[in-house]
Amino acid sequence: MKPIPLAIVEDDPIIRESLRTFLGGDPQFDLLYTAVSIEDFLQALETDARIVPAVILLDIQLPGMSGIEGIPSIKKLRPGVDVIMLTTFEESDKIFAALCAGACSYLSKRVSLVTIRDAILTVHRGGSYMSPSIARKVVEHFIPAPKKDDGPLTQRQQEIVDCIVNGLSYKMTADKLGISLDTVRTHIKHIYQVLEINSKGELIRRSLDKK
Amino acid sequence: MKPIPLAIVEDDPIIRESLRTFLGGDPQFDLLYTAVSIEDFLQALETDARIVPAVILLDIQLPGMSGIEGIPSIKKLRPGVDVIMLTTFEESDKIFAALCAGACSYLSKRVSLVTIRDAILTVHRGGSYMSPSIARKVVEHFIPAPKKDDGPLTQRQQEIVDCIVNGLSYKMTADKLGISLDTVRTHIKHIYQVLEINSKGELIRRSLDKK
DNA sequence: TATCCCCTCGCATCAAGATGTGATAGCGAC
DNA sequence: GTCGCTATCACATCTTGATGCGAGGGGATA
Repeated sequence: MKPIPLAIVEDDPIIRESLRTFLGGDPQFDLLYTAVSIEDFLQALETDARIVPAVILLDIQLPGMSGIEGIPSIKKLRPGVDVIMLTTFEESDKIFAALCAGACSYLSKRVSLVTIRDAILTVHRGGSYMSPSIARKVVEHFIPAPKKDDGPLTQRQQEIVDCIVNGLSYKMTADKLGISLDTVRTHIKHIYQVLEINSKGELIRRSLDKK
Repeated sequence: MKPIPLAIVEDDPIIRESLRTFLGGDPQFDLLYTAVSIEDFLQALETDARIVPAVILLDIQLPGMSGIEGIPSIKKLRPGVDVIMLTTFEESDKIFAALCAGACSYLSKRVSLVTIRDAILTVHRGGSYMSPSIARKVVEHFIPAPKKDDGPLTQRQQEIVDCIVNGLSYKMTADKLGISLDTVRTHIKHIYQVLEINSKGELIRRSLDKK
C-alpha cells in the first residue's frame, strides 16, 4: 500500500509538531507539507504542483482566514482532497458550516493521535469518522425535521392549502376535493384570516418554509 | 458504574444469539429483553413496565413492521431511549429515514461485536457512533447544498423574479425597478416561457426550492 | 335547547395575473 | 449591415384571486 500523501494546517506549534512527529514518522503516510495558515498553505499549493495531498488535517481556528473559509479555496486547487477538521470547538454552527464547505470528517483535538491516525485511514478508504459527541450533534440535526406544527388550521383547511401549494388553482382544487369553487374561496378566506396573510404568494412561502 | 439496561430487536437467530451471548455476558450491560420483531417488542414494553432500556439495538430489516417504522412507537413508550440501528443496508434513504425517525447511531452488521459494544457505551455517554461508510454518506448529505443554478435567466429577469418572490405585485415591482407595468408583464411572460411554468405560484415554489 | 365551530355554497365586485399581438431601440455577432 | 437577443412599452382580453355579505346543515358541547 502506497503511503497516503498528507498535509497539515495548524497554527499551534505544540499540536503541529506533535502531529508532524507522529504522522511524519508513520510509514503509512507521506507528510508533504505543514502550514501554519490557510494563506501559507494556498501559496504553497499554487507554487508547488507536487503538493497533492489525499488528506488534509485542517485546524478550524486559524489566524487570518479560518479553516472553514479556506476549504473552498483548497478544494478549488486540489479538488479530490479529503478534509479532516481538527478543532477545540464543538458548536453545531461550526460543525455544519465545515461539513457544508466540504469537510468530510470532524475531530475534537482532545482525541488521541492514534484516533487521528485511524481517522485519516478511514477517510482515505472512503469513509468518515466523527468524534462521538460531534456525531451526536450531526445526528440530532436530522431529528427536528419532523417538528412541523401544522398551524392552527383544521384538517380540511390544510387539504386546501396542500392543493394550492402544490400548484393547483382554486378551480382545480375544487374539482380535486369535490367541492365548489366558492367553497374553496371561503376556505381560503378563513385560512388567510387565521394565518394573518393576504395572498397566495405568502401562503406558498409560508408552507414551503416550514418543510 | 451501573450496568446499562439494554434491549435487542433482531429477527435473525444467529445474530440475535450472538449479541445476546456477547452483551448479556458483559457486566457493563443489563440485557433486559430480546425481541424478534417490533410487534413483539412493543407488546413487551406495554405489558411490563420494568423493561426500561437506555439503549436499544434495532435491526432495520424485520418481518412485519420495519425497524424504522417502529422507532416512533418505541420512543412513545420509552421516550428517553437511545436507538442504535443495525443493518446490512447502507442506502442513504434508509439511513436518513432512520435518523429522522430518531435513531442516534447507525451500524453496519459487518462490524465486530466489540465495535457494537463500544457504540453502546458511546451512545450511552451522549455521543454517537456511525460506521465510517455510513458517516461518509451522512456527511455528503450536507455538501450538495451550495449547488444551486440560478437558471437560464438574464440578470434583469432575475431581478423581476426576486421582487415577485418577495411578495411584490407587478405594479410594485414596476415601481421598484423604475419601469412600466407592461414591461414587467413582458418580462414575466418571457420568464414563464424559459422556465416552462405558467403561474406565479410555480415561480415562487421554484425559487424557494433552490435556496 | 341554545350556542359555537366547521364545512358547504352562492353572488358580487374589484384587483391582479396570464397571454397574445405588435412596436421601438441598443448591442454584439456574423 | 443584418440578424438575434434583451429591454422597453402599449393595448386588449380572459382567467384567477381577494374579499365582503349572506345562508343552510351537521356535530360537539354547555
